[in-house]
This record gives sequence, C-alpha cells and structure tokens, in this order.
Amino acid sequence: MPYDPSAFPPFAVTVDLVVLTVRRHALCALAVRRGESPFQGRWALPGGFVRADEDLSQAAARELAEETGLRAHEPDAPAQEGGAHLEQLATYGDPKRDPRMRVVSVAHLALAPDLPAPRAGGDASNARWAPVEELLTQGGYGRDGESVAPLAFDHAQILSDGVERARSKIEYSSLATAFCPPEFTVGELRRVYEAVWGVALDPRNFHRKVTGTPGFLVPTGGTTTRQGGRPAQLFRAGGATLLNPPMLRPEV
Amino acid sequence: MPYDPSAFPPFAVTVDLVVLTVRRHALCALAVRRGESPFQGRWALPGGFVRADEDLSQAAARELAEETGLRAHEPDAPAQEGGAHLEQLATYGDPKRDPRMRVVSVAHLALAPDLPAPRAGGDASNARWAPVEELLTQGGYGRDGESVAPLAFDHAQILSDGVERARSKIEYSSLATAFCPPEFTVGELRRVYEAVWGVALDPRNFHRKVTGTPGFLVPTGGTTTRQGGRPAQLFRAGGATLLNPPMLRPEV
DNA sequence: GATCATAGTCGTCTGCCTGACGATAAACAC
DNA sequence: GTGTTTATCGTCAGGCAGACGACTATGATC
Repeated sequence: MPYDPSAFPPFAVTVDLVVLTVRRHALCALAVRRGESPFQGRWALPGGFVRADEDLSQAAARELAEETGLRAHEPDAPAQEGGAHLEQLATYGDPKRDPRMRVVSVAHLALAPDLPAPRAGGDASNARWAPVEELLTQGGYGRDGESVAPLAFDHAQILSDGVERARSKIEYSSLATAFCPPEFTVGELRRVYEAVWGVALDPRNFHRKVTGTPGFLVPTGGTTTRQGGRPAQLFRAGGATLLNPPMLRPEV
Repeated sequence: MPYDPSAFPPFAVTVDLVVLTVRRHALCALAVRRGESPFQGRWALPGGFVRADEDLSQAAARELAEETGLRAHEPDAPAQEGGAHLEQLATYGDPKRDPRMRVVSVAHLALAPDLPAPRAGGDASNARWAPVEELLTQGGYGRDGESVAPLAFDHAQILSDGVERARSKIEYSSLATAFCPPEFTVGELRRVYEAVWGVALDPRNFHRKVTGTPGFLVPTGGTTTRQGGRPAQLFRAGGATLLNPPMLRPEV
C-alpha cells in the first residue's frame, strides 16, 4: 500500500446528526428541510462538512450547536445541565449515496432533553422535531397533514441505526438520563424508557430497579408534583454510567 | 450548508483492520510492518485506501482478503466455514493522526478462526499474529525478544477499541463462534471466551449455559478427542445471533 | 369538604438463572 | 490397571425480575 499522495481518490467528509429527544411521550428526531438539489424540499438529518482543521467529534459538536444551541458532553460523562450526550454512531460511504460526488458521512448520535424549539440557522420553518416512527414511514402523512416523503439520501438508514443504538444503549447504561432535565423523577425517567422502547413498564418494578442500582440516581432532596398525583422525589443522574445488571427490555 | 464542490476540503479515506483470532489460548491481532515513512519499520494495523468506486465494507473485505485470504461474512450472519466476521468499528479522523495529510480512517473489526499463517502480499516476515496485550504494551519486549515499539499512528487506540468491542459483544451475541472452526466443542468455545476475556470460566456452568440456550449450538452428531480426555460432542453455530440472557463476564 | 382520579412508593411471592461445587464418564499415557 | 485429562450431569442456595396487592399524598370535581 504505497502512500503516494497523488494515488488516492479525494473524498468529501461530512458529519450527519441523529438528534433524539422525547416529546409528548414519543421519541422524536431533529429533521431539517433541504434548500437545494438534490432532494430539494425533502427532510434530512442535520449535518455538514468537516473542516480542514477539525476533528470529527468537534465537527459534530459544532453542527449540534448550530442546529440546536446545545453543547455536547464528553461521551463517557453522565449528562449534566443544559447539554447533550454526543457519540459517534457509524460511517456511511456508499459510492452512490450522494449523486454528485463521493461523500463519506460520519454519523453521530445526540441525545437531548426536550427543548423549547429547534432552530436551523434561525429559520424555524426549516427544522422540526418529528416522531421517528413518522420519519421512518415512507410516504403517507404526518400528524399535521404534512406529506412525509422518505428522508433524503440514506438518512432513513442512518436514523434507523441511531434509534436502534439508543434503544439498546439505555438497557445497560444510564444514558436515558440524557433525555431528562437536570432534575427529574423516577416516573419521568420511566416515561423516557417507555417512549424510546415503545412499551409500557411496570411503575413499581421500574422504581425498585432504578432506585436499587447504586450510583444510578442520587436524590436531590426536593420533590415535585409537575406530573400530578402524589409528590415525587427529585433525582439527579449519579456517577454510574453502566447499569449492571442491565434494565431488561420486555419481549415483544 | 451549501454543497459547493469547491468549498469542501479534500480528505483521504482509508480502512484499517483489527483482525482478531485466538492462538495458543491468547487473543491475538494481525500486525503488519510498515515499509516506509512515517513510522517506518514499526508495526501497524493492516489497511489501505478506499477506492473511488468501492463501498467501505467492500474496501474492508478486500483488505482482509489481501492480508489473510479470508472471505468476509455479512455482519449479521453467523460464522460459516472458512470465513471471518467483519463489521465496522469506528472512524478516526484527528487532523494530526497522519503527519502528511488529512486522513480519515474507517476502522473495521474482523474475527477469524486460528489460521495457519498470515501473509502480507506473500511476504510473511512483514506480518504476524501478536498477542494484543503485547501490542498494547508500549515499549518492552515481546515473547520472542523482539522489541515492541508502540503501534504506528493511532493504531493502539483503534486496536484497544476493537478488543473492547469484541470483549463486550461476545457477551450478548454468538460472535465467539467466529473464532472457532466450523465444527467445535463446548470446551473449545469456552477457551475462546477465556482467552478473549482473560479469565477462567467454570466448565460445568459454561456447558449448561451454551447448551441450554436455544438456537446457539446445534450438534453435528460427531465427536472428537482432539483436546484429549473424554470425547466431546461437536457443534456448529446455530441460527441465533443474539444471546438472551447474555453470557455474564465475571467481575474482576 | 368529601370523593375521585392520578401518581408515587413499599412489599410479597414465585420462578428463573447463576455461581459454587460434587459426581460420574470416557478417552489416553504409562 | 492406575492416574490424568476433559466432558457432562446434578444439586443447592442466593439474587433478580415479573406479576401484582396495598397504601400514600397530591389536585380536581362536585
């Protein structure tokens, strides 16, 4: 393999982002509307070129900040206030994935708490949170009657991979707290699991599991009734990032 | 994000391979000696440029075949005869990871049964199977007195990530069978786990676990005494790719 | 203010799985 | 044959998860 600088084909390298959040009890992803050809007018994942002096994770963090205003955390740290979890997902490099030129995209996965509103360079109409189920359903119409064409490029595949990563990773890590505000209740955390997995969990067994795992949750002392009902204890994410034994995803 | 073809910096894209196998009860990786600067004479992971018309997985499979003669399997299929498991690992793109130019490397992980001998374009002296522990130990000397400089580039990091992926993935998948020949005994499979994890497992509990998991192992009817002792049943890998509940890695 | 609906929290019980480990079986080396 | 090695079956206790009962503390409704 001679390393002749004139002997390698040039590639464009981009980062694409799967930004997930939980809104109204549904797992949602950030989508932006393409302003130009190809796939003009279609929804796509946010992303952009990696700059010449930039690491891949830096580029992903920059794109995330541009699209959402969120700051990214280190991959292994538990979610802290106001930031999002960010990790590399996978790389997509089919020669035909972009009809114009050879583009290799390093997809990243970001998990964020529910945010007020998306922003795409200040233009709100070109960015939205959409339920992943809707984005992954080819054709048809969304809740608000908007036509739902398949995502541009291979972004449906990327989104699907990102969702699957999130679904499996909350089993054995404390990553689900990345979807929660800095302080949250056990019930709110349970609703995150329910939204991401699309199943109903037993509140009593879930409570026993998460409060019984050392280092997972630390009580802040406060309580809240923002979900109605009896006041619930508030917790922050503890230092533990790995859940052992894992939280079991119910069978289908 | 305007897609102006003149507005993106050009990258070189390579694939690097973490090829793992189990030899003499130790987890080993394939290393090749670099013939040119930088890092001339140092050991590195096999790899090479992605060609202009080639998918990433195709490039990885091609490099794997060139270095080992192994054919790659589909990522989700269980290991069949004579081939290796191949999956994408992660992508490394630090601007300074190659001192000459901007190179983004899409690392892949390959798991192979024990092979007769490595071949690097027919030149055996420039390729070897080395225990991963040895390759990841900076400085010092290997078993045969050979000096062990750290791997070239960021390949120590890549190898470390690949080993960790393999260690965790055999917990919840049938991937360990990729290290075995087409037909193998329970004891041989157990020795794979022991080598990859670096721990001793109870033969009786291991036997109960793997034979009790439906679809994991299917008996071929034959037996062998190639490990000495009482004849052992021969198995092939069953259709199940996921182990549920997982095989638990003992605490340290 | 009594009643109801909603959530949260604590327990109990049963079954499954794992780790620890005893016992037996079937080959080979001497 | 005796000893060694490896394979395989069984037993038992502890831990954890699923199913579910019971009680608590709020706000909403009449």
